[in-house]
Amino acid sequence: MSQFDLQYSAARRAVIAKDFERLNGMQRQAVLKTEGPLLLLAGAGSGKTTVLINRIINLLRYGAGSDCPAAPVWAGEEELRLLKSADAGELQLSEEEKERLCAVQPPRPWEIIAITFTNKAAGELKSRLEAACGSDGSEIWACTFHSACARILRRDITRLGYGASFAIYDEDDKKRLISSIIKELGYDEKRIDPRAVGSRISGAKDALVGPEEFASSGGDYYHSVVAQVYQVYERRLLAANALDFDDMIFKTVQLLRDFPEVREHYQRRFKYVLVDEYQDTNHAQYVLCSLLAGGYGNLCVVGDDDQSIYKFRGATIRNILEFEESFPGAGTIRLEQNYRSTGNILAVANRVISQNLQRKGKALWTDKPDGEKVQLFVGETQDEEAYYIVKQIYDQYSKGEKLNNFTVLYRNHALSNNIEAAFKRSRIPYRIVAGLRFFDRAEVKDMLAYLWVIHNPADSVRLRRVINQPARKIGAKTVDALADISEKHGISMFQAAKNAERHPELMRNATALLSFTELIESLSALREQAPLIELYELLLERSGYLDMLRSQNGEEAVGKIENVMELKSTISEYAARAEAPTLGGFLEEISLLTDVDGYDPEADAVSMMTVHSAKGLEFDTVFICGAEEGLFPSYRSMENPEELEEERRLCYVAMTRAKKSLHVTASRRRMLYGQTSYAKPSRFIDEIPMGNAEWHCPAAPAHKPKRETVPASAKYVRNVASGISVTAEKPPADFNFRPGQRVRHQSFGDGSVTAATPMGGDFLLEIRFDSVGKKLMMAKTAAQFMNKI
DNA sequence: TATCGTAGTGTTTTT
DNA sequence: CACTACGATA
Repeated sequence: MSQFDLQYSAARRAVIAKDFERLNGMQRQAVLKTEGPLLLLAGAGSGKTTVLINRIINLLRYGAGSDCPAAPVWAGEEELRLLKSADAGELQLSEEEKERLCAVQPPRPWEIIAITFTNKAAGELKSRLEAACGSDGSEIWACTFHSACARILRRDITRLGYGASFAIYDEDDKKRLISSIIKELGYDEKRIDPRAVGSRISGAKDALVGPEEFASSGGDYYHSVVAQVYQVYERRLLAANALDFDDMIFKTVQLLRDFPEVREHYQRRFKYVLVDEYQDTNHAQYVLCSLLAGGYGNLCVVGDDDQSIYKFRGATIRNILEFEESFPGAGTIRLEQNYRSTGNILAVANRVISQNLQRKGKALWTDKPDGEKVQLFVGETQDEEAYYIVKQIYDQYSKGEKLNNFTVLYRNHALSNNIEAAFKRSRIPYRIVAGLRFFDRAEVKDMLAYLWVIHNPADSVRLRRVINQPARKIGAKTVDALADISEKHGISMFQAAKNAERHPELMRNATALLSFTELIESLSALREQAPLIELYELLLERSGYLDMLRSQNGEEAVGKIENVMELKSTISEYAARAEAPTLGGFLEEISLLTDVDGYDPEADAVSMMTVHSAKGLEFDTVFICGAEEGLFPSYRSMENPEELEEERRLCYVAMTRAKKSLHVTASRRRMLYGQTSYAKPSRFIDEIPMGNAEWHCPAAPAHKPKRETVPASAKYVRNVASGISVTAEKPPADFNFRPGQRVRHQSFGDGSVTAATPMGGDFLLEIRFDSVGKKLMMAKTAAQFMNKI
């Protein structure tokens, strides 16, 4: 008997069926064409996530089926009916017949993989699937490219000579490593920019070109320099047992391509492969998808060529444009009905994007009313522009509109400044998405680097970061000596430090080096027995890092302590959530984590972000500011028609974020980078059809809202997206600990508070525990694990 | 070895 | 303007 009858209650099935019925004809087709390659061209706001979810649910329930468009009878329905009757004894079936009927059985949840780009999208997919199909939902691989690769690599990467507990290097680690290699090879860092070299290497990896092939692919002097760096870079990564982000895809492809057992394992497993945001895939990701789907050939990709905005990161729109050639027999379904924006907004966006030549061509339509016209405004100065935005928001706000329905989008971060200033002056709560991320802060990175070294002492990049932080008298020349020895003897820098006494050049620092390696090793030994959180606390104390912060004064140091403590709550949150928490698991999770993941759409504030980070979001009212030649489109793209088309797509993405109201603003004069410059309004404004838009006359003097217009309690939050916000969720009622208070902690037992220092609306507590001694913790966090007694 | 001053630089950045 | 990265100093 088929699975799903046992697993799905009648009520749940009714809900699922109703969901399906709400879909339009095209969406239904997209859900039902389950077999073979399928390209789903899903325009902005066309409900593609809903389609993806319905598709998976449909698969789980009915499996492979007819391609019948808008079929009222779902695939497998007939087979199911027969099986049911047989089960009820109404019908006699031979074993053979039963088998044939059962062959139409749906795939198991773990035979489906849905790949996205962001953690946020993956998380959303996962939770919606779980809501719809319970435990089945959680067995589906709904993950990002990188987390899928991490899973595959952990299992089999030893075949490529790496250890299973490899580290993941972020952009910063990568840059450090490349800089040090450039220096080592004797090149002038001013002439050879590490970032440029890094992106050339990225490009090679995206194209699945290894160091040797890259070197032999010839070229000019610069190419040969990059080739040299690339070779050493690869060697260093291997020695440190580390992968960068590009490697995660590259190595997975290698694994699948070069090892038939591995390939077959996954090709047998994944009967259905779904890929979201396909327009943003690069060549390596394309190959990865085709390898994963290579068994059954059921590859469904969803994307919108008009929203491809990551070409500069290696994404190639060709993956979409040439999908039908790459996968013969592929079907294409267009989802062109837009459920998000009003008629005017859509008309404007359509017209602008229609100027692009490189596109599949598709016209979004809506049955929504035209709504208000798109508002255009050009101020004399940036302040005028900012106050236009402020006034618009203020007017709506006083009519009862909520602030989180507004967003201000700009092409680059530098533009946020004057808008931010205007919001501050007008007391409008705002938040800036992105900027400096929590995990990018120096002190947080330091602590993470320590954890990485504890996890994997061979990790030389992280080792360099912390070996003299706090100062341990291990200066640059000692570190260089370590690097030399490690290179010469083929051992890690950590090993070299351990053997300090054997190397004359290290003799003078042997004591310092040994005490460092002992610190790491003692902590590493501890990680087997002690909970993660305890390991972290010991690290804070024993490394002397916390003491170093404490000895500094000023607000900056307080903030640093807070951040280091915040990382602690991140760890405890992980430990509480994970089934089997490990140091490696934690590190992997956060290295694949980014800032937009922390974006909270509920908070009542106007959000501000770059157009890039707005992808996938929607708002009632959108302001696109800085619409000037040289800014948007950016001056760097203006000579190159292809790059200009990418700018236009960016503009399209920005416009299609708006549901009800869209404003495009510019300024004739602008103070940027300390200089005043003049620019014409963007060509994208010229491309807007005036039948759907109107100019806003800047004649009236800029209006300043009164001070008391917005609740005084509203806070200005910069960098709200500061990683995982666990503590913000539930500050416990009672965190008001005083010195002398007896407390009982979940893991440290009983103790007394010896000091409580106020710190940013919280307290830094010093507690002397009866059994484990003195600990420092932030009160709000601690209160979750601790009671007064 | 740490700190201070200055010279240089300045799209976008899912992981 | 604001930030970083490096070199000259104590």
